[in-house]
Amino acid sequence: MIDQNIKIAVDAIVFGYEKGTLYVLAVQQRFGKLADRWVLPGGFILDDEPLITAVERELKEEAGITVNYLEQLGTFGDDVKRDERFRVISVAYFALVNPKNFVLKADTDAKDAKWFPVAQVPALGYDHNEMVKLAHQRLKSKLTYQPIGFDLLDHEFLFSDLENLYCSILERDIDRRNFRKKILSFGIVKETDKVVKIGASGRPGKLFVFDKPKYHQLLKENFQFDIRFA
Amino acid sequence: MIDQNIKIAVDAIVFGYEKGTLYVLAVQQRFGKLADRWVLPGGFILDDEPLITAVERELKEEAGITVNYLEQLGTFGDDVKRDERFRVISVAYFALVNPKNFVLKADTDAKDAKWFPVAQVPALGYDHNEMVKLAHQRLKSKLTYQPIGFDLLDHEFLFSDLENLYCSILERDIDRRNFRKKILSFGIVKETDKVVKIGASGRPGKLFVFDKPKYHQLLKENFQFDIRFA
DNA sequence: CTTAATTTGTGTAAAAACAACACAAAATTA
DNA sequence: TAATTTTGTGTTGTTTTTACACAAATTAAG
Repeated sequence: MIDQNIKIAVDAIVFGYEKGTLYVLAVQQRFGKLADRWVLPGGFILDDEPLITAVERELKEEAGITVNYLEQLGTFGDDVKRDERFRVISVAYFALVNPKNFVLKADTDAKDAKWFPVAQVPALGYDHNEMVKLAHQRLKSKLTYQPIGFDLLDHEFLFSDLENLYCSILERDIDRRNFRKKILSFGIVKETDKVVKIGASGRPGKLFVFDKPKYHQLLKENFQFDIRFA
Repeated sequence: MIDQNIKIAVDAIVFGYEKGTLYVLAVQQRFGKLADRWVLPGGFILDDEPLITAVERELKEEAGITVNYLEQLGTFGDDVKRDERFRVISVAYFALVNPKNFVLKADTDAKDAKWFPVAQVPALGYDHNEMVKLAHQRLKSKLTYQPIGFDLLDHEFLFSDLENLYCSILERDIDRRNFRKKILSFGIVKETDKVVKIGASGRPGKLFVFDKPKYHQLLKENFQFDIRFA
């Protein structure tokens, strides 16, 4: 009766941000038809394993990382030629991580794991460049209506870090005063009393933290995070 | 090596709108464990068939309809118990249709096909109520930032039709003057010179059409459709 | 130790968008 | 011919957004 010869995989587009540059994680395949090729971390799911668990497992195995944010991006099913023996349908997940928190280590299946600046991602195997492109768009649009930027930063950050993150990912200029005013008006970013100088010179700045519980509380009261400015 | 016992299906959440009510399409299963149960239209995909083609085929087969709008909603993969013989992962699609354009007819696999008001969808088989819920949220939010409402209406419509559609789907009051002003300011809705009276009484209204080419042209110039008002 | 350079931090005013609101016109029904 | 229903239209006050510049705290260089 039902005679499908299709296998299911998951793949992850993991973004990391550091000093004004957005990176994507790729791994170098150790085995198979595409040995030595760079691809997104991912792999086949187990029969009794939830999709999201499969992604987390693969990220752990192939790169040694745990993500801050993870959501389903979409399913890419028409990659009929991925493997000669069967069609592969892949469920892609979109993830955010703070690269500082991890040392990449290629473990089981992967020969190597590496951060590529999004602007310089090489030709990946399968349809993975397409996934990266879609994920990149998702990141850009989501940044404007969900406070996910914090998942790319340190727990404590300078306001300028946040501002630069928005500037560089959205690729536009932001008015510092208006940006700060708007973010602070939401009340989901708290000022700590720590003051630090991070760069070489210049006036030291206060550290801020994202108040996640407050955000979730506001959500219940119909709060809408929204950053769209000139 | 890869020994998966999983099958892939697609399911569709098809919305239709008529006279202030939003409907979802369900079909009654003819065979299998859930014979006679209402479920979303859908089914297993063929080995060499793109996902979206599978959805279109199933909609044709099970209900005799062709949709106006179709996009991937998400993949529901943890429904391990759907079938006893294997796990089923289902890729759900979100679709819009104008119910007037079709007479529902249950063809191949389905015993019956029927529109249910979203507020009165019965307990469906599998995890289909969850899919409907997610699709409903998607419809509501998408209505505010993409001009998809037109896919639920006739080609030519009264302004009041459009307004009522927004009112009833978003479940809030809309100021007629502000709504009209805003929509017309986009320049994507053209007035025809036809005038009709549709209801029993009242002043006849002009018919309007959605100018899709104009919309796509504006998109290239960075236009942002956006309806968020009190 | 003084000056230049760098980065943080802050307020105001003009412009644009949004919200609130009421009545006349064209038709049907009683 | 009066009552009812539905379409169609502008203005004003309020809120939000944009544009914009200079002082304060530090480091680096002379």
